[in-house]
Amino acid sequence: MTLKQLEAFYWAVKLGSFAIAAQRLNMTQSSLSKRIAELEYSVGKPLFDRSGKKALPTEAGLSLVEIANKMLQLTDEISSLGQPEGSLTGTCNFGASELTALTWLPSMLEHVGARHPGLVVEPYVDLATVLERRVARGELDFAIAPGPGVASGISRKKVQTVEFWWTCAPAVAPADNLITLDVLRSMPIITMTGESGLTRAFHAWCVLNNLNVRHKIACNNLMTIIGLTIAGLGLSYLPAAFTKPLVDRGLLLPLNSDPPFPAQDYHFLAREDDRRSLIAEMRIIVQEAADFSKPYGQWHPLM
Amino acid sequence: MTLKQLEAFYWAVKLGSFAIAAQRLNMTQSSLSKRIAELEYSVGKPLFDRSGKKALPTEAGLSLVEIANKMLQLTDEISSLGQPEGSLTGTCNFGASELTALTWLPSMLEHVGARHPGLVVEPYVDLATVLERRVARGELDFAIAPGPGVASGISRKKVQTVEFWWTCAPAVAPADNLITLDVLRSMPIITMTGESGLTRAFHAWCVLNNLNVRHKIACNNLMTIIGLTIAGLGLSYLPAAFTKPLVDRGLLLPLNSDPPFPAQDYHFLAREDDRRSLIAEMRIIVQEAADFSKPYGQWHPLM
DNA sequence: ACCGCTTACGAAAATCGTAACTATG
DNA sequence: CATAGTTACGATTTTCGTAAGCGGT
Repeated sequence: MTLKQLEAFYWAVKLGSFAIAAQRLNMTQSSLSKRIAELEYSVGKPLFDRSGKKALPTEAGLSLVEIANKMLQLTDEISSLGQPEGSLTGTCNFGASELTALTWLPSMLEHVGARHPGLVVEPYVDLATVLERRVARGELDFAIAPGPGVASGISRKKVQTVEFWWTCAPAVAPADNLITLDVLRSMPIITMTGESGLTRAFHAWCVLNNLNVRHKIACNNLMTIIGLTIAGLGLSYLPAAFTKPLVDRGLLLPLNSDPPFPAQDYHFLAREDDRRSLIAEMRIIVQEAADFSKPYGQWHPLM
Repeated sequence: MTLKQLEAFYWAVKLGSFAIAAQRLNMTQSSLSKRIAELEYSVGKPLFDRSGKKALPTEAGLSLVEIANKMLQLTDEISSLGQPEGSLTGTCNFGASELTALTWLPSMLEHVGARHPGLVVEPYVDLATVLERRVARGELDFAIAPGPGVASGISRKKVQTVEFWWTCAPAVAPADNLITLDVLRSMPIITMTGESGLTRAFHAWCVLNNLNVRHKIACNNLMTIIGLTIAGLGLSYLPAAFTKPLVDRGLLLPLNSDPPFPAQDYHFLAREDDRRSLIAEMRIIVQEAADFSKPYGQWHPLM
């Protein structure tokens, strides 16, 4: 019996899937499967009921997962021994929206590195609904994403409000730089794909304005959308502070609309049942580091 | 960090020596040393102060040993999962005097195997003082040995009283089969070596009788002493019930002495600070199985 | 010089990933 | 037929013991 086996088993139960657990532990499903098989052999009893499609823990498995949990907590305690007081160790898997990643993520990681030198961080960038789902499943420890989200069992805390504006390339600007229903119907709209929190907000805005739009272009990458907008391929709603440099350089034109595109609240998402101090500490650091309006030092992806 | 490393480290601290810990874990000192070095690397701090001759645990080492202890308890808990309720698992290292080993040890191991099929037992046969020292050091979980012993920090519980008699070969029997001071001075005495509990008792008996004997023959093996006695090489004090078959066959002659050689109390020895349920359970089994007077089933080494 | 621990090194074993396989819904 | 997990197998890595090295008493 090894700690690796117990760790694999613990996550397999916690995440309810061998494949996802393997992903969480940076290994292949095959290896994880074998580790669990070894553990079952050494315990002498099957730990999973494999009759169905999903592997469900047996009674013995449920007893073991309690012990494995204690065991893994002790390993955390051990790795904290070599660290300054109150410092976290281990690995933190978290999610971030692209805007987060491109603005204050470096600042946040600097904070984390300074306070918790023993902590390994693995940021994962994706769209809000993906992040939310992965947090709900336990694949991510927490995430920062726009919108309150919909999943249950998730605790949310607002991090910051981000202003958005409608933009397009100056060459294709509508009359008076004003967005009307006609404009929205006549020009393609470039949005993120449906899994994005912004797109979710956009749909709400459309409903609010009795608008029935057909996106002409949907992309899962914010920087790409900015590029497409600059190229004059359509309208898009973009974070104001983040894209201001492009406006200043005359590459983008902010437009007026009535009502304006609503500001978006970005949230810190974590599982309600996750009481680890890691989560509490990270929430604090996020609060301190979060600033969507400033570039990180001299670096800005758009400058 | 692995469980093996933690186990090695735990025993190295507990036994105060790498070499002894390695022996306890059935591996070489070299491997144990490397395991501990790996553990130190993964913790990031030295766990032992190696400046002196003995490796003393550092402060970090002392913190870790607490956690390692909890961890190993949890592994015990896990291995009990696959076992019937109240059943012990793991390995039990214990000591037994030769007489114990040759009489009721098989019976005891039968009991252990029936009640605790998951327990690995490693009996170690040696003389009383050796057993006592190894119990005191923690190398053995417990031991069954004659005499109360002298070491401190050891809990003792009487198991059984064993009757002894003086014997010799019929051919060399003294007048009236009686042991007198003259006889003791004129005939060689065959005893176990000084580390035996019986020899310790013999010395006490000599002091009691104002006797100044010089052993002619001292051997560390009971069966050998019996053989030497039968060969007529001298007197010896032997366990009565155990050697009765030889008396019945006319190979040995019991002698009278005044005072008689005192009966010996055999004790269950364990460390006072060892509160494991293993010890309590083994003490019970020993009490039940202990019977120095009966052969094991059809088998008797002297029949 | 001995004792206690470490280092060097080669043989043996465990681990891991790719890919093929099996079973379930 | 797509998904979830297992098995086969070869390459790499790890582990372990023998034997030599090293420092302290």
